Amino acid sequence: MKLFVLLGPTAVGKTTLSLKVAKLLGSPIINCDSRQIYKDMSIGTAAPTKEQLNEVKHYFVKMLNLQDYYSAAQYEADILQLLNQLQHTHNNILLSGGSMMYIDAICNGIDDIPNVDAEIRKELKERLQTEGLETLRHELKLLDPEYYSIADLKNPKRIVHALEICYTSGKPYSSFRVNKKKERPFQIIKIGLKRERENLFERINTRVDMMIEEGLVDEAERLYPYRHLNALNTVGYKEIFHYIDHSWDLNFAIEKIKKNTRDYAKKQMTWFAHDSEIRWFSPENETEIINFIAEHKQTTP
RNA sequence: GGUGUCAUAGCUCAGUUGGUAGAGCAAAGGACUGAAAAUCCUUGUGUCCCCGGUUCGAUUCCUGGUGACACCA
Repeated sequence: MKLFVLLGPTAVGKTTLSLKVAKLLGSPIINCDSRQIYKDMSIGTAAPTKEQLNEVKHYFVKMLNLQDYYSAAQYEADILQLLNQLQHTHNNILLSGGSMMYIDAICNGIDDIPNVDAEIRKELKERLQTEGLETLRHELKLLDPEYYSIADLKNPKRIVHALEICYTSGKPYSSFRVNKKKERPFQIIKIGLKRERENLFERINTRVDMMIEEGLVDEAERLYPYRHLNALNTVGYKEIFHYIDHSWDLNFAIEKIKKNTRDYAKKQMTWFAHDSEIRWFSPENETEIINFIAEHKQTTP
């Protein structure tokens, strides 16, 4: 079995192309977008449309409830299990999306780190509020000097998570970070989509305007009661929430969505740039992609 | 045509009592191991509109020019 991974920055044109590639491969599409995986966020995440979902079988789209806890590690486990099933009926399978860490989890694996105890997570979150980062940082220095020496010390999430693991497991966080690439029982072929930056940014800007026309504000209004959930700490929603609670006017919120989406796209490109396994294509150049797929797809089981 | 105000970073503007300048926005670079569309870090040389004058020294003061805006004819 071969796994084709279609990746690239947001708004580059993955969804449209994924349908064609899936048909070529005789494969369903497994979503690799950390927000399209949730229900009720269709417009703001540019999720595949009903028609697109009917055209090709999709997995992991609009699957989770907003309040469901999820993680890259869980995604890794879920997808590996799914692939294990699908390999009996498919020679080629398509994974499509732009969530860097999720892609990484599938291709390289994530270290085996214990699940964080919910109580401990809650407690540390509160302690960050009341005692501040400096105290927690000091604590980490004592509990896990090795990680402390390489940690991003200004990043609360990193410090808190390391402590969570220390307290949950009773061992230093660094003892779990073996950083070993996991072997996969299938070959991985990464297809990256790339556009000129100016072109990509234009697409982002017009896509945001389209989302507004399609009713992003209404969608956000429906989700407003859930705004504190992680699923909704998402570009496109967090800005509209500021409009809904009157702290921003609509135009400002829209401009912010565009800006934050552009920043996100840049972040994705930075991440992907380090991956030498990616074979890059222009989405305009479909024949080249089609030829590449035809050349590389597995024909016999 | 006259009078006045303005001309500084891609944009909007501060500022320099004369010692060659800095904010916001935009933009750029980077990190990333169980919340990742998250979270965090870094980056400002620009003919200070142009010609000339005063001065040790002008983006700053003065003459003239050009352009924009406002008001008066």
